[in-house]
Amino acid sequence: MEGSESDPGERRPTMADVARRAGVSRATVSFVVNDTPGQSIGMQTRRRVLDAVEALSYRPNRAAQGLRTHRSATIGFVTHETPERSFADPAITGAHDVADEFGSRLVLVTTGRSPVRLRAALDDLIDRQVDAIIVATSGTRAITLPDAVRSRPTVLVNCFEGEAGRPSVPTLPTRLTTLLPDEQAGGHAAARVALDAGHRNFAFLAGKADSWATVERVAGYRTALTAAGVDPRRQLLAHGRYEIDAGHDLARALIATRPLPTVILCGNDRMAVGVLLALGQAGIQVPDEVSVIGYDDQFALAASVRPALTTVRLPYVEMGRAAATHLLCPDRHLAPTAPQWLPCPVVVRDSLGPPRAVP
Amino acid sequence: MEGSESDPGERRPTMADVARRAGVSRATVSFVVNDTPGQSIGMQTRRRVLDAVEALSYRPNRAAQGLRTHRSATIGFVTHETPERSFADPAITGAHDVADEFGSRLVLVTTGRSPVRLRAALDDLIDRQVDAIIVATSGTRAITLPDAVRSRPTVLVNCFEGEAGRPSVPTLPTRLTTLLPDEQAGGHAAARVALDAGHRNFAFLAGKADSWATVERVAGYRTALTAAGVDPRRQLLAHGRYEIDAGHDLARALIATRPLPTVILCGNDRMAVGVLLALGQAGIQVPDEVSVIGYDDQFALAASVRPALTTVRLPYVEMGRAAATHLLCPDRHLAPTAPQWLPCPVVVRDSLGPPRAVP
DNA sequence: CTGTTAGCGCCTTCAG
DNA sequence: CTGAAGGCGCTAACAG
Repeated sequence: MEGSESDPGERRPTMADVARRAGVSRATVSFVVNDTPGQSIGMQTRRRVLDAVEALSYRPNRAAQGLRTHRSATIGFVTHETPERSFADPAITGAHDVADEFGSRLVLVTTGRSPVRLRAALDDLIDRQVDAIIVATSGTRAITLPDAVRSRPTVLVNCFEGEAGRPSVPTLPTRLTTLLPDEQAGGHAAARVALDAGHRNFAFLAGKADSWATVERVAGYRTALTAAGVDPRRQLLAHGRYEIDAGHDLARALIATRPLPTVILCGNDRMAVGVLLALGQAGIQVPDEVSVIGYDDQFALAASVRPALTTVRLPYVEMGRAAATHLLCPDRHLAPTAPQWLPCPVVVRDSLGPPRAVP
Repeated sequence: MEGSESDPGERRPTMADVARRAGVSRATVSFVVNDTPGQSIGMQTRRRVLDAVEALSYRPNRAAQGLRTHRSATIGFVTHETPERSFADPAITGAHDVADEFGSRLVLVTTGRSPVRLRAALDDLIDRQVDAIIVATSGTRAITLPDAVRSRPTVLVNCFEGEAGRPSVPTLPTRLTTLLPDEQAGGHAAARVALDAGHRNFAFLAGKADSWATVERVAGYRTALTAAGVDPRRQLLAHGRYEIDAGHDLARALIATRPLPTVILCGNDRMAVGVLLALGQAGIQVPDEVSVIGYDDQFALAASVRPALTTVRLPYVEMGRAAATHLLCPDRHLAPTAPQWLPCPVVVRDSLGPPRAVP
């Protein structure tokens, strides 16, 4: 053993240092530092330990803790997405904030949608002893998970297992939870708010026809129209990429073949911005001549655009929070097998008005 | 019961297991698994070890490695930003990709711009033995770092130490590197490309007057104008938030007080979108009647808007990459003391045309 | 109620 | 070229 305090401040103080200074054993230090339940420590001993901790500014070494406890106060957050859209920002924010409250940290990985990289990422995260795993996608999508994931509690955010179509519901209890936005209800709500405003004349400039979200939203939209006595088959439905330019193109095509509908539903807010741009460039006033409804409630976009977009909110932050809460709250460890559907509430802003008086 | 079979059979194989199966010592396993330099292992022994690794699907435990080596193959990425803008997405993407190549992972934290939380975050990251730290902000800004950060190699992305104004240049060598976009050159370039197109009649709808980026960009813009014989004081300069609605408001005010300039420079792309919207709604064609120039080259916005924005690219992805490269590349560890300025190249698209013929 | 004693899984001198 | 031994810093079982 080397002469105790001869090191010139370089070495980080260890639990042994604290124990020595407080005149107790290392175990005792551990007990008071961690408030170990079932161990009552005398007031004076506790004081001495705490003072020593303070004096040395001792902080426990997480790697050593991890080695011992097999846990790491860490959640692996995997974004299974293309490089361009690499991270699911709002979901990360939600998960981060909850994790932070629990003293856990997020370790981030992106996979570029490659199954090989997904597998590698999960293996690596498990090597790092993450306590739990969140797998998220930007667009709702079916994914296939490597088996590695079964070794940790896992939440799927915005994606689901199962080849296509609807998520598969495992029959056996599992440590896998699925969190999905209720897009069908969202599509329904968007149509509903337009119907309520008096619209009977729709165009739906939807996203890519093969995207799960699109299919769901259109289904909900159709149901709402039908229920209101409006035949969805007589309304205009077109598809495009979920981007501004696609919305712009679609809107221009729509404008070219007047008469216009009284309301345009858009696949998402970016498409709606394209629509707004095209409408403006064609001299058509929103919402006086035609109303526009978006989808997503995208940050720094939907509320900020002029006129501000009436839209349907995708609860990404909430999904991130829910995922982390589920993983970190001890009383929630009874994993439900069926997917949990999160609501997509309508947000009413200026781009929706009553239909213009028919001439 | 620690160690007993509460875990149903699925104990992870350890190095000892591999050693036993291969009939060698643990050290030998370590040597071949890590290709330890200066240790030559016989071909047949190596084969036996590798086979055992394969057979048991052995993977080293990172926590144990970390305890032993005091490293963690991990970079702490701190976004010192408000909750809404919690993550610096493109910079994270850049840093992630480089880290991934080096087998390192990013641990993410946001601080909500609170110095207290920044301090806590850094302390925690150090407890977790991160090998290095990246501190990033969304808007370029001066920050004050807690001393804790001196214990690791650190890169500041988009922020700098020093009370205000220009970043302070430490006189002593330091482990702190600063990466900043050359906003002044960016502002210059934006003005320059407009001047080259023939414009002499400007409006600059800039961001908040107290933001560092704004000050820099305006300075560069002024220099370019002056150099071209255009008096910047006779051009219109207005300030607003870096959001779509602010651009919209500013543009409406501009339109109300004709005559219009021939080109409108915007504080960023979001403001430019607001300008585009306002112009469209006023029946003014871009770029035929007036040209618009953005800033940022924001993903899914600048290139996608119609007309597509001529803009100045903020090299956030590159800055993230540069930060991680600097931290991970052994041959780059000679930290420069002065900030490194990254170029902001002009991206020419449709929203810039020649000035309209003066009547 | 406190202290002693083993390891957690790995890396790294140091002998052989 | 290979194996034995010690310890990184901490926690959990078991005495005292």
